[in-house]
Amino acid sequence: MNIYLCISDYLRKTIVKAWWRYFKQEMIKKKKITIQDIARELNTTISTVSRALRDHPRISVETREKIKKYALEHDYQPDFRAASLRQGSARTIGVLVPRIDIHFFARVLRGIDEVASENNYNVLIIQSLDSLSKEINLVKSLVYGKVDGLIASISIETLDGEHFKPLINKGVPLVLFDKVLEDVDVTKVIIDDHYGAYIAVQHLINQGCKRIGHFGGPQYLNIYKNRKQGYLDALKDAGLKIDESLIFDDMLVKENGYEVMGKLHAMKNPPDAIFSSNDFAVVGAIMRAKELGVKVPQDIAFTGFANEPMDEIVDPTISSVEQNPVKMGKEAARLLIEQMEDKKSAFYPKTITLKPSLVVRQSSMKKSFVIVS
Amino acid sequence: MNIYLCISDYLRKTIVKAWWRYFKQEMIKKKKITIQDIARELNTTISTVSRALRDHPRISVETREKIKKYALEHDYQPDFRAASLRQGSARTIGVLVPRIDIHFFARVLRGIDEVASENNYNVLIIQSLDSLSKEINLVKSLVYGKVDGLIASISIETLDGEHFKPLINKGVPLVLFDKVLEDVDVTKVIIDDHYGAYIAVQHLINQGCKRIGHFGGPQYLNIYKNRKQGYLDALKDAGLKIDESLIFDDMLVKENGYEVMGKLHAMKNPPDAIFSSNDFAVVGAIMRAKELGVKVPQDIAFTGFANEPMDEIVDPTISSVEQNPVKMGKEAARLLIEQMEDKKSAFYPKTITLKPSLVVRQSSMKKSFVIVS
DNA sequence: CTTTGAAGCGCAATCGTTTGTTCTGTTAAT
DNA sequence: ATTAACAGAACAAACGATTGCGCTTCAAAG
Repeated sequence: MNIYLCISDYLRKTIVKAWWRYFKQEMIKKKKITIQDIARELNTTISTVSRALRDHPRISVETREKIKKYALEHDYQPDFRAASLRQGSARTIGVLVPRIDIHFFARVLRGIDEVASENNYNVLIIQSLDSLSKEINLVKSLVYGKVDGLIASISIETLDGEHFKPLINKGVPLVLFDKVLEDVDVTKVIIDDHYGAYIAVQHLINQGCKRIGHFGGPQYLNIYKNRKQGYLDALKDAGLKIDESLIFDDMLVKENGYEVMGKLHAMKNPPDAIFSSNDFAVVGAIMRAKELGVKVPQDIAFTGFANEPMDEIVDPTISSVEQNPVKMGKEAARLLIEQMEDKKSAFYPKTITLKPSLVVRQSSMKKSFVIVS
Repeated sequence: MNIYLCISDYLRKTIVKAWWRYFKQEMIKKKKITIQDIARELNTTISTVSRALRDHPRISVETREKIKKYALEHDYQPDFRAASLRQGSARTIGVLVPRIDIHFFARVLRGIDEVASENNYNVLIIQSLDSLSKEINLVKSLVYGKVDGLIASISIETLDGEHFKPLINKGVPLVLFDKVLEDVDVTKVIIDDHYGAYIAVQHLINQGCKRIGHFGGPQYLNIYKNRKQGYLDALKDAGLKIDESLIFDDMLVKENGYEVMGKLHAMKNPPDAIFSSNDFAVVGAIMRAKELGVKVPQDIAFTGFANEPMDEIVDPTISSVEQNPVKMGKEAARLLIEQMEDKKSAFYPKTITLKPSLVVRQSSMKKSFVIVS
């Protein structure tokens, strides 16, 4: 019995020892390699290794090559945190958007990405999912190490810019785009919503429409307010009278359009065109129009806003205002980078306004062969 | 003249001095505040401050409160890099996707985001834009400091997983989803494409279709190969014979569907249904069908794959296979987190397969009131 | 009166880099 | 022969946090 125990004990110890040795080896193999490891292995110091890897001229070519070779063979990558902590810059720009699956934002991100890559910046994408509290938390956690600057489009819930104030005070470069806030004094990139709406309505007028209605968005958001104003001004300038009963706010989704189209059809004097501040309401309205036997664009023409991809997929295809989001992204990134690299000197916030353009499709083509843009 | 100069010189100096003082103050105000600043200001040490902010029990409540109050008032936020460098973990999971504006990926990201938030992880989103070289660079730069683990769907250009090998060797947790690689031995989350195709085709058969064609994708990608196989097996199991002339590969965009629909219509024995591996080709085909006076679904029924948002916007609405991307994201995040927190123990890669489901809409509803799912 | 213990806080090492400065040789100039 | 100049490499101090350990102080226990 005793002997058995001894053997078993001995075996156990041996096994444990062997396993431990194996485990340790595995761990060492799996451990991330640092410049210290390289220095130790090559009998030199970390400063030499660091300099060699960054092609410092004071390190001889042979030492450089030797170190680089070792680093390559062992898949060395510098630790981002350590480097950026020391250097004081992470070469990263953060982008905060409500949601990435909205086509507009995805394209803005493309623009940002392009300019950032050109300038050797990384892009960190964050979505607020249109929740203010999430936005606040993200803004807080993003800065202080993660990014050197922020490009943001505020969520639909956001009414003031209090949570941006600390950034501004701390001198973190900030650029707002699309939905912006009046009360934060930073660089902004916006599109001329008024102009976009104006040309869209002008186009409808040119197509011969006389009673033009409007699907608007929440009026506390500037973009929708401005679009509505553009609509009103276009009517006024054309000498058309404004009929309040043809104006509907908060028409953000398909269902709204579907429902209101029913109401319009029931009117004794229905509109012959609708300018909508977004494309989804148009889709719903057209759907209902088809059901009711109302012809688009013959009986009622539509022009939307945003130029969503579906606009050329649905039947009839939908005319819409193109916002040039890629350009917007590029512009925002360019301004942010300019601001980041100019940090020491005084920086004056500016506002860039981009002109949208009109894409004419079937939903508004009453007169064929007449193209307005 | 001399006097003038003197005065001007004096003035200049005074102004410069005042400006400099102001500038310095501004800079100090704008400087990011650190734990050391707090310690100095409150006559204590950084360790106490650090502990107080993290609610360490060994710090008295009053000290804690005092420090927290000061921190709050001065918008203190810990430097992410320093903290994570010291702690060895960034509590961040990286997500690499081909493109974020593809609805499927956007929804996967939603799932990931949700699980990550629940577990106090940040999410870092990166898109490869379907470029292999960009993917390789991103993978390299992401790891080593920025993220503790990676969830990735490879780009369409990616044929092997060489660039993932270093991560695996270094013990970085990795989960692949959607498009995966056979040659990398890691945890994977995929959907059962074969099953999805099978039930889609089965549904068409139940609707009374006898000659069912197929729009496929590039056959070197597993997802498309498997979908095609599911189609073939469903036909075989139903005793229907396979007609190679009804099978088209590389049908990824609208235009492909538009063109092929023309060919189909010109056949003397055209198909009465199409199972497509994606929804865009269906949209194009339906467009052409309308032009040719072919009725959908009466003359030809369609079932797509991916359940794109446009499926319920177009007319007729399109039946499609739903891949449950949100669930996929959640699963992937869950597995990754499990792997990250279990790092010390041995971890065995596993593959999770999710079952897709069929969403039946107008494009395949030959018999009304018969619902198959 | 000494010992024990715990509460409350400070000291200093550490994470992995970068980078200004210093040290050691070697060679050229005085 | 002495110095200056220089390349090449090492030393060491940051960057801003976290954290094991050690030092006080004071009260209760022995």
